[in-house]
Amino acid sequence: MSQIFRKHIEEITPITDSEFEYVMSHFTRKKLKKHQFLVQSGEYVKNDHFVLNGLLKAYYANDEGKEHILQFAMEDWWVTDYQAYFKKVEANVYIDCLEDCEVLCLSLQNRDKLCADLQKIEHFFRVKSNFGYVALQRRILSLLDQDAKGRYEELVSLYPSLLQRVPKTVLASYLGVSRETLSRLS
Amino acid sequence: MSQIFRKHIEEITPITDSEFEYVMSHFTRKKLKKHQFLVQSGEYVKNDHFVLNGLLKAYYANDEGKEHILQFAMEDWWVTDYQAYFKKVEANVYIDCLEDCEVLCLSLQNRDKLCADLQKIEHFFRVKSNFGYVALQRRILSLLDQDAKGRYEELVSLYPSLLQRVPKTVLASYLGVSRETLSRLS
DNA sequence: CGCGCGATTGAGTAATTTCAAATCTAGTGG
DNA sequence: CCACTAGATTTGAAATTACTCAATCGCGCG
Repeated sequence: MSQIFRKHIEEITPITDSEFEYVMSHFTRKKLKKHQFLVQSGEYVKNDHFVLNGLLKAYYANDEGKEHILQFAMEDWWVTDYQAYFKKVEANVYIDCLEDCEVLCLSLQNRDKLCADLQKIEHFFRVKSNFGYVALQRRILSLLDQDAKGRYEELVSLYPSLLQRVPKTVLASYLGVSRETLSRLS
Repeated sequence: MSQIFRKHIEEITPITDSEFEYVMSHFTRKKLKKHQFLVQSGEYVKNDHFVLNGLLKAYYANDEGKEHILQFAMEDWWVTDYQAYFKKVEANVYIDCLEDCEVLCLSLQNRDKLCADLQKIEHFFRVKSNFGYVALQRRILSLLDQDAKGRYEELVSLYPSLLQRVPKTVLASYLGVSRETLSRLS
């Protein structure tokens, strides 16, 4: 099972058996059922999470109770409230399991320790973060440049499996349109 | 002048004189006049850029000739087309000087070399990238949750100097609204 | 003075939202 | 197997918001 994780690291940097074992010793494993929360707004956020299987949504709920999805997370993805995690402030998002999930948890302390001990791991996280930054820029461009239909098509072409796994209502709140508008597209 | 840059690094990690000198030897300095381009769509992007002074905009121009600003960059900020830079593909944005500028240029090769040689620097870039990721998430949330007025107020409260330095037309294309709509706010 | 750029204003149009109701679907318990 | 229910999706119609296109205004500078 954690071979998934090893493969994930080795897409960026090779790693020996003993190094991998050392890395793994800094993670804890956690199982969650559908509808359980990994993070709740107002809490402090101890861990970053690598998704072994399942699907989650990270969303912000505004004063009127409207939800805006910041990111999905499925197999191979990382998810937490990064603002809260890195800056040690209270979370302002919820992270909710859309399916039963299994994740690997990494505290900030252990992350920093791993990065200090193994430059490979610091390199890994640097490269990951760079790619994440690029992905967010693409999403911003999509929000600025495309209409609802264009954004929807971009999303399903990037992540076709989402269409099978989540209700359209949820996609709408990722795309920034009402569910009625999304329903009327095409 | 490069003291600005040293201070910038030391906000993340302390660094010795000789280390700093070594780091600096991997950068080149470049001056640009207002209206000059640092990056143009279609080119390959050799360098990331640290802004010593001046102000730039990085924008995407779509088929209808509409501009969407991906980011501004002023003193202390980094800017390039990160997708093009990291993935070695052609740029799809323009980066344009809104004022006379002076920047420090870092090629990907030199960046990787510095990171490999000095773990401090790899750490620096990891932390920077993490913070950048958080900032982009905040902007996405702003685009999803706030209306034009809310986004405008958030922008001017975060970067009040922008208001003095760039025409409102340009702010509008950062915020994702027409200049007429922005003009009608308040 | 007059040019050019940016900001503003007006009017009509297009897109999206909201609210409401109807329909569809999958899962549950009898 | 069927009826029922909750959630999801669709549809309609009115209201809102933002956009486009066009004209005007204001100001700094050669």
